[in-house]
Amino acid sequence: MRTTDLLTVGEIARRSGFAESAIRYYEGLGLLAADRTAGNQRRFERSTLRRLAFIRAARNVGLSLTEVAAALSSLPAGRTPTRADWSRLSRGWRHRLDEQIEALTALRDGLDSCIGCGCLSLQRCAISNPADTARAGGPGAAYLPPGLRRDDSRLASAR
Amino acid sequence: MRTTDLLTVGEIARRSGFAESAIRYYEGLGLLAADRTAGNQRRFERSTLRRLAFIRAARNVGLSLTEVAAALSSLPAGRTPTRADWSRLSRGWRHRLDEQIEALTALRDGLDSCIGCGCLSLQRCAISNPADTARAGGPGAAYLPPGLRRDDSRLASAR
DNA sequence: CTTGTAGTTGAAGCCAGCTTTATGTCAGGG
DNA sequence: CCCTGACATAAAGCTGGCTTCAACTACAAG
Repeated sequence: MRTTDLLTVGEIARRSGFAESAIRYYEGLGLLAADRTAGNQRRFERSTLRRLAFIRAARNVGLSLTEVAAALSSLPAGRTPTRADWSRLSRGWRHRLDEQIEALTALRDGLDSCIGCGCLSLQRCAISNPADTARAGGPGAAYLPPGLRRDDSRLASAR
Repeated sequence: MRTTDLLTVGEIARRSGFAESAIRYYEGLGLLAADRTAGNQRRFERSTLRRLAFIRAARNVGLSLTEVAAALSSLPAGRTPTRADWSRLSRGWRHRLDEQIEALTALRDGLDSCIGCGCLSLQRCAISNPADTARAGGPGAAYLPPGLRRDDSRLASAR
């Protein structure tokens, strides 16, 4: 019945490499759960560290915190997640990374074909207009995956 | 001596696909140059369209506006840039894309080796701690290129 | 009990890259 | 001359992901 295996926010921060402010921010978002002491201080379970490792990994792969939250909410309630649980969550990342790599490769190959000519035509160039739709209407096809896109629907929706 | 080959901000926006507000913003940043009419309205040269195509291409490759500005400032002053000029500017992008692809590929391969075990160890996992430096001190090596990085020096500098 | 370190909160700030808004001016057709 | 639509500006807002600040409280060591 030791309560000492609960970790303070400072310890969690130190061991996970996240800043304390980030830990508190994540708890506010519901990504982490914390007990409170009588004096209202956070106490985290040890498993929080693995959760944070998942969060960092997901962020490295390019997931937003919203996506991370969705993924975490699919973990089984009531019991500590197993390796198999974490493994299942990260399985989909492979596809995501494949897409990102494919998109970048296509962009690079387009660049190769463009470099000699210096055209950068708004209508024809594969680099300045990757989807090859001269913005005839609508946002056009997505060439880069979300997160790598610089010319995405947020911008196009401006009109 | 036609002044009609100067374009209004609306025409530039329509032909380039950028929003008017973006065009004005870019001019404010010095990325674009514009003459002014007696009534203070912007008038752009036709070559501005190519400049905007360059900007879009650069953004697609992942350059920040600051980098774009630096690139554009290396164009010859006083004459309209040639195809060779544009070509020269975009030549370095190849390397940049190669690096991004390499980083993502390494991340994916690390993921493959992790998926079975679900470890996500903060110390050992290639995905949650790509540089394999357990944050022993300093920001650690950059595994992802800037712009793809989620765990970069901006965050690390917080401590 | 005192002191120092670590914790608490809400609100505000920061970054990039624009967009939106408010208010006012210009230009051209009728 | 008037109306309309395109243009002008400055300032504020937005998104995401935090960090920083100010003012205050908790807890453990001595």
